[in-house]
Amino acid sequence: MAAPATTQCCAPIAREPLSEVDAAELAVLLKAVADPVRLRLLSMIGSHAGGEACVCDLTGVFDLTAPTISHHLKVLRTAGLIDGERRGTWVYYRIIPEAVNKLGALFAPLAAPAPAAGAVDVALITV
Amino acid sequence: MAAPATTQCCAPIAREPLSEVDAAELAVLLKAVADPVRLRLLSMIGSHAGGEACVCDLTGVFDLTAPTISHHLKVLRTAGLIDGERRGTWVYYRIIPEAVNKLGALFAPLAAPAPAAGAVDVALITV
DNA sequence: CCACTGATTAGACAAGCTTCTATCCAGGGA
DNA sequence: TCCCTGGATAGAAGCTTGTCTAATCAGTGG
Repeated sequence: MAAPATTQCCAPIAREPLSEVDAAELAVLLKAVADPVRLRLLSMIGSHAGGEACVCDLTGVFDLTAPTISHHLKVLRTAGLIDGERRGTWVYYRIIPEAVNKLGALFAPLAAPAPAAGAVDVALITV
Repeated sequence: MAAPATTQCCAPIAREPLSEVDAAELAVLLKAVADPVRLRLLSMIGSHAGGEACVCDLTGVFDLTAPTISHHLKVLRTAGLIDGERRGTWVYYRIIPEAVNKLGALFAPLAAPAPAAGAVDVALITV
């Protein structure tokens, strides 16, 4: 954080070279979201009322079988982007904001200058 | 920009469901960066002095052959994340900031409240 | 004109990913 | 208890991706 802003692009990823291990860890996270279906699933879960969505709300939207949706949800969960919980007959998923923030911090034009609530620490990008 | 902050996660991806076409386009961009080698290439290009890097500076860093590096650079270029230019014997690549900003806008905790220079329009995420 | 260096293209192959069908586990109600 | 529904797991088929070797293109200099 020593060097002041230069004239080049200001996203963290373009400020200093990523280490080999950091790149590997971030790639795992990015691979999880680098799919149209999973991108929409993530988006639907996050924007659903209450911040959580039942699997039964998700399966009908796609032209895909239930096991396929289940597979994609597992990929997102394994990557640490969402978390699931069974309540009675149904299973509900919700976003884990910290994981999404890691990606935001990587590509953001600048670390969020927001004052307090939900401020993203630049240290996040070092995972 | 109308809706005020709600109580749920504030990243654009978690505010409203992504359309099928938007998800497909963003997935192309994300697939391009969802690889450890390409992530490091992007980072090295962006952080290099002058905002551009010669291919000859990149090939030596990895335990990969030149054609493989060339392949990864082509993937990044095809996705619109970098642009290359030949000057004499060497080829130089530089980051296209707008493309990186699209990703930042997707996952950022909030649209960059930065005043002028390089401000990211939320409209970018609708691509 | 020829040779040399930097970089890309072409083609091949192994590994991984997405999707399916078939099967199994967990809860709720008659 | 038995069955029915919501959801996950297992295994296989087909396509995509990452990497290599071999060959080609672009400039520079003798």
